[in-house]
Amino acid sequence: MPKGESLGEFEHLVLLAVLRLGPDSYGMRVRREIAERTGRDVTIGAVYATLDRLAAKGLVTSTLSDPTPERGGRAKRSFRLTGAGSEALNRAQHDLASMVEGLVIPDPGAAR
Amino acid sequence: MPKGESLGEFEHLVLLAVLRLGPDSYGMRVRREIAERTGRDVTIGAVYATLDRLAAKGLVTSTLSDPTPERGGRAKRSFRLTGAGSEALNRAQHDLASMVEGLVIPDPGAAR
DNA sequence: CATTATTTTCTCTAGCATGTAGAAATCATG
DNA sequence: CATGATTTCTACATGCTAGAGAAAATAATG
Repeated sequence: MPKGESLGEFEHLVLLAVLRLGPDSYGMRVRREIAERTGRDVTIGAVYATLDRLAAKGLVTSTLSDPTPERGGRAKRSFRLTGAGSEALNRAQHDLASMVEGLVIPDPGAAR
Repeated sequence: MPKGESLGEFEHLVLLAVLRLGPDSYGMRVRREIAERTGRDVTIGAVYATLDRLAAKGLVTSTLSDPTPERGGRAKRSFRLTGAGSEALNRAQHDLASMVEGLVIPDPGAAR
């Protein structure tokens, strides 16, 4: 009966990044994390749009931190997973795991 | 650099269902499989719309089978994963696994 | 046998949610 | 003032959802 209950695929990745990065999760950092781990060419606009939507759904909260003393070190907006965020993540992981359970995804490179 | 390369979240589930069901994968059956495994209330329209999109992207092919001799046993349109479909699945699984690797998703039910 | 019911499956369409892209604005330091 | 890191805005493309309705088969009935 999922109405607004289920995560989009990019939302899923972003939420995982926020969880992983902990206190160090802010837009640019999230972008880099996903780019490095998945090899995708993630645009910053996509990340913020998604973070905003997650915040609107109550799956993350954001707080403005103090500027850091480096070149271009302006204040960062850092994000944190909420309880509802964990729940959403758990559901998403569970749903996928249920569907994958016991499956072997064929390697299209192997002899057919 | 994923342009049309990445799977939506429901596309991911549907593709997994098609792989799992093999020769027995057609609309209603796919719907039931996802509903039972994930507990979601999947509508049939969503399934067909998604299967059509996957077909348009070349990730599945469809063939019309013969009617079966049961009440309401009209011809089914059955779907099959293509090589590109396997690749897409592998990518999706890999991307998620990379993001999840070593992570423990907190249980929001536990004492906070 | 002809007609109507029922069952299973598939098709269509419209509206909302998510994802993508790039340019511009902020706020810090050199 | 120049430069660097970050965030904001905005418009459009793609994916998701819902529900009603059309087909194609067998079953039931008079």
